[in-house]
Amino acid sequence: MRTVFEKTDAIALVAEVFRECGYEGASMSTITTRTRLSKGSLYHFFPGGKEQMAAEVLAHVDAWFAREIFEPLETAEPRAAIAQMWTAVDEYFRSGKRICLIGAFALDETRDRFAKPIRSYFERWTNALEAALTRNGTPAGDARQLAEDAIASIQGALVLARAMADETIFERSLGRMRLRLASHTT
Amino acid sequence: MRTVFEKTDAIALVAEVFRECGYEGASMSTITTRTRLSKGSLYHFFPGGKEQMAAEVLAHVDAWFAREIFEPLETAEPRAAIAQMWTAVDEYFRSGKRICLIGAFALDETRDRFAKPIRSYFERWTNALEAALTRNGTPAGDARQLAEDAIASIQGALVLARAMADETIFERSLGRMRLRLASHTT
DNA sequence: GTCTATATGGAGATAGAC
DNA sequence: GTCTATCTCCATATAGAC
Repeated sequence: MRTVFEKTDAIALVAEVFRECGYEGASMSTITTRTRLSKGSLYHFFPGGKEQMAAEVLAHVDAWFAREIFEPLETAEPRAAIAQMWTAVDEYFRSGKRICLIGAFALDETRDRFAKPIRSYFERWTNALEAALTRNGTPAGDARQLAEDAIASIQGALVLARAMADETIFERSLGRMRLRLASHTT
Repeated sequence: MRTVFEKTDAIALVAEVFRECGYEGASMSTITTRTRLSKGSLYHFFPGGKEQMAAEVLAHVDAWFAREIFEPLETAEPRAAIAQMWTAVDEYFRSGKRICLIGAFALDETRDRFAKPIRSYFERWTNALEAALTRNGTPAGDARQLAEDAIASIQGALVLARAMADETIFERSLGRMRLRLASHTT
């Protein structure tokens, strides 16, 4: 039974496997099952094997965030861009049921393999949020710290939500952070 | 060459391997190398193999936190206990160079294998911090949220610090959170 | 309680038919 | 571009000598 017809479709499915299992925990047979593609097909799409898959998955995730979050923060009207960020984050992580693959990769040795894309994802996000806050009137010193706090809060809330198996944690954490950002930008 | 003489010593070394590589990424041969124990010795200490090792490592980490952080928060004078928490956290995670093994396990499928200890670690920490804040005069509604925020901030800061390979992030994040807790407990 | 040697399965990866 | 068959290697785990 063929289910996936294009590489792009495969990437989205592979991304979910890496997200759920981690880089080391995601085996070729799991990926085979979940994509309904044979190893032959997978290696046709990704001659570099698992490492190439992960690299393309990271690029795919980064592209989504760039489009939905980073670019608005960098160029759009700051208040609207920040509101859009919270909407996009909530949608993307599905109330904490989904984790941040790039954050998870950062925690173990996988980070060394993909250091550059991992680093640039978080740096661009932090810089973009800082810039939006600054454009919106937040004092320069506060803006950097608030940006770091917001992104760390998101990552930490994902850990807690999964650890306690409680979705409400993510929602509540997001709500608080949203208010803190807003209260510093008036 | 024998280096490890007691199981306790082995557990601490094994913990570092899991911390650096994750559960799936930590192979028996890595563990063999790092503990300088042969597979025979390791299986003598841990007949249940890798899964038992991880379970004992989780218990070991939990015991450290219970002694240094949870029990003081639960029973000691709250202001001193909170101060002790920040000291212990900073020492334990070594400015973000070390990650939280229990938090990392929570992010992938490893969580399902060790759901109970992972959950109880974070629940006890959150409850203990909430209780200390309450005893110290923080309004009940705020205490819960501040406790969740503080623990999520720590976890998130560890992710960011590693992702950006920047130790200062962890220190700064800890400093901000410490101030936020203090400002709500006066 | 430590070790070496070994069993067995599944890992990532390749070849080549269709 | 998809598949099956196959390769090699390393994973976890065991047996049994010392």
